[in-house]
Amino acid sequence: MPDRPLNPTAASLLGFLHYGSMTGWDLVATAQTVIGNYWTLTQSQVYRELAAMAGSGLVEEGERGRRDRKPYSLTDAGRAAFAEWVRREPGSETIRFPLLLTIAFGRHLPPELLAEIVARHRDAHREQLARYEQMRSAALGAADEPDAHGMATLDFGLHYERAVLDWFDQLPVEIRGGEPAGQVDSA
Amino acid sequence: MPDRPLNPTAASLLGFLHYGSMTGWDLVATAQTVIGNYWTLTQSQVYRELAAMAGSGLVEEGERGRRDRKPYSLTDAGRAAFAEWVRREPGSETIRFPLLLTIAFGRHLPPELLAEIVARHRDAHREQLARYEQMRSAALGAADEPDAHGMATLDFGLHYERAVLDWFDQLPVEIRGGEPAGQVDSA
DNA sequence: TGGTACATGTAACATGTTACATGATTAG
DNA sequence: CTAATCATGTAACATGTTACATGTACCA
Repeated sequence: MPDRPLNPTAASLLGFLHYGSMTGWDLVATAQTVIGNYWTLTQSQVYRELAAMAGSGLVEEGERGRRDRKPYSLTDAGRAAFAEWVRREPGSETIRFPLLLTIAFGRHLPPELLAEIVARHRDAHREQLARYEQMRSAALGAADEPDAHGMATLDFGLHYERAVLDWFDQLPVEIRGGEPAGQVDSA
Repeated sequence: MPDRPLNPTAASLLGFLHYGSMTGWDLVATAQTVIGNYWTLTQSQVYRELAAMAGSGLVEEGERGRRDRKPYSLTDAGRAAFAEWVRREPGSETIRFPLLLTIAFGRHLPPELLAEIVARHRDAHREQLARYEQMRSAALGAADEPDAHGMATLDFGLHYERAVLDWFDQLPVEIRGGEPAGQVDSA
C-alpha cells in the first residue's frame, strides 16, 4: 500500500496529526516551532505532501471550515505508515554550512572581509544560543513535568550552539581578525 | 553574463579549479575530502554543474586524455564569477538530523528500541570524532606550517562532534536507556 | 473601510539522489 | 584474461525553494 517509503517531512506531518486533525497552515506553524531547529520545511512542501498523502490514503480531508480551512486527519493507513517510519533506522544528519565554504576558500578573500563575515555569523549564533536558552527556561517554567523528548531535542540545539561559539572563539587571528578598533573588551 | 548567481556547489568546483585543470572525477574526490564534512555533493551533480558551466562559459573543456578523461579549466569569466561568489554573505547553515525527529516522536516508539537507535548513533559519532582527531594529527604532522583555513574547518568538525557526544551523554535515561546489562563501566 | 493576518494553492525551477549504461585501463 | 578501478554520462525522479495568485476574516 505505501507507494514508497515515507520521507521524513511527510512522516513528521503524520506525527503531528496524531494530536488531532490539522490544516496545512497549522502544520507549517507546528512543524516550524517543534522541529524547525533541525528540520526545515516550507509551506509549499507541506501542501504538496498533504495532497500526495491524501491521494495515497494516508490522510483524509475533512470539511472546509471558517476561512476555507481544510483540515486533514490521519487514517489507519497513515497511522500504520507512521508507525513503520518511526521504527526505521534514522539516516545520518546532513550539515550544509556555507560559511565553512567561505572559510575554506578564504585565501581568495581580503582578510578583513573574511573577518567581518565571520564576526557577523558569530553574532547570529550568539543570538540563536540566547533564544534556545530562553526556550529552555520557558519550557522548564511552564510545565511541572517537562516533556523529555522535546527537552532532548532542544538540548541538542544548546549543545550545538555552544560548540559553534567555542569554535568561533578559538579561530586564529588570520581568520577572526583582530579587535575592531573602538570595540575593545575590558580585559 | 552570469545567468544566475552561482550555487555553492558550482562555486566550490570553480574554487578547486584554481589549483589547475581537473576532471569531474577528480573534482568529486577533491570536494569529498576537502569540503565533504560540511558540504555534500554527488558525482551526478558535479557532471551536471560542469556541463552547465561549460555552457555558460565559466569553465572550458580541454582535450580528452588517457581514459577519456575530460579536464576542465577556469575561464576568466569563471574566475570572476567565483571571486564574486566568495565575497557574498554566506547563508546560514541547514542541519537536517533525522535522529532528532525520531527522538521528537519518541513517544511512538518502545523505549528499548529508541535506546538502541540512540546508542548506535552515538557510536557512529564517536567514530567520526576519532576520524577527525586523526585527520588533525595528520595535518599537523605533515606540513611544517599547516593551512589555517583547512584547519579551521576541520576544527569545526571536532567541536561539532564533541558537542554531539556531550549531548548524547547527558540524555536522560528515558531516552538513552539503562546500561546494556553485561557492559558496565568500571565506575 | 482598509490593512493585516489567515489560508490555500499553483507554477516554475533548482537542487539532490539513485540507479543504471558504457567503455577504458590497469594489475594480478 | 579477468576483475577491479577509473571515468563519463544519462535518466528519472524526489525534494526543496521562490514567487505568485486568490480570496477570507478580523480588527482598528
